[in-house]
Amino acid sequence: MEGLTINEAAETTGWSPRMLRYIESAGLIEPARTPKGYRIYGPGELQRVRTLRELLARFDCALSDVAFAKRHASDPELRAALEHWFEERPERPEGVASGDWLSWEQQKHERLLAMDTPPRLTEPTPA
Amino acid sequence: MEGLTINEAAETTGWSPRMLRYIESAGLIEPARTPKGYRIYGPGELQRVRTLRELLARFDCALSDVAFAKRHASDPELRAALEHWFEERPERPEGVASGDWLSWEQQKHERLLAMDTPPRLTEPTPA
DNA sequence: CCAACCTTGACACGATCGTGTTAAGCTTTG
DNA sequence: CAAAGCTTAACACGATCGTGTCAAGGTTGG
Repeated sequence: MEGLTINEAAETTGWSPRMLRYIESAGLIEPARTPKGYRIYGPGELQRVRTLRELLARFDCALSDVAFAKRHASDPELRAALEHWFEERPERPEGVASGDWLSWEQQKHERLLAMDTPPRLTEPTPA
Repeated sequence: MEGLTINEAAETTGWSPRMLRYIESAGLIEPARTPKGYRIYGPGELQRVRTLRELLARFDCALSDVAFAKRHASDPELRAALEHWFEERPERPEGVASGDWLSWEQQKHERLLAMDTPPRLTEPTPA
């Protein structure tokens, strides 16, 4: 015996077997498998599952939030895009007159984020 | 006139007025207000709202995900806890015998994460 | 071989998300 | 002042999340 089966793991972690499978399907833990496909929870998985429970409770967040945080942690593109979006000052820098604010700070992202969006065909808004 | 009203902003951004308010309620943008409480969308807000749309589409994620990412970005405790949880090796380090794996790597988090959880009163599991 | 356990898949159901719509009440403006 | 626009609050409704339960079938072990 190399670890706990799913029902045993459920017992010691407080999650239901159903939930352990669900958590796995969310990509948060991948227990090893026996040759025939039975899940085997080692001490590492057990610990992760327990702390996951505390994480959710302590910060009152959803399982899907943690799943997204994982994406965020492992996808540099996503991280960069989000970071960039957040650090956008919502204030206007004083220097803009009431007239030309339509074009202020416009192109900065139109290249950064929309690089792969199709060139808008509708609404060319010609002079 | 210092900026666009909510309906005008909706027109130029593609969101519905309803959605602009919802996005605001999610804490993602806070347009300025007139003395009487009317929302005023400046160029910064408009840009943020547009790029938000592209963000969601490009990475196929939910609004609540971005809201959580904001929490993640501004709450160091949350960030630390998540980071720590992720970098947990799921593998066992070879050296553990089949017998004592019950206590291996156990206390590391029990102090780190559970510092403020009440001492379990139920199930003392006495010998 | 039979009971106990595992696996995947599905149905169910309350809670929350994302969104539209509508009502009741101010504000702005022609 | 009346029409048009804004604000908050609420109801509604499909979609997804989190969770339990149950069915049909493979595996394990006395």
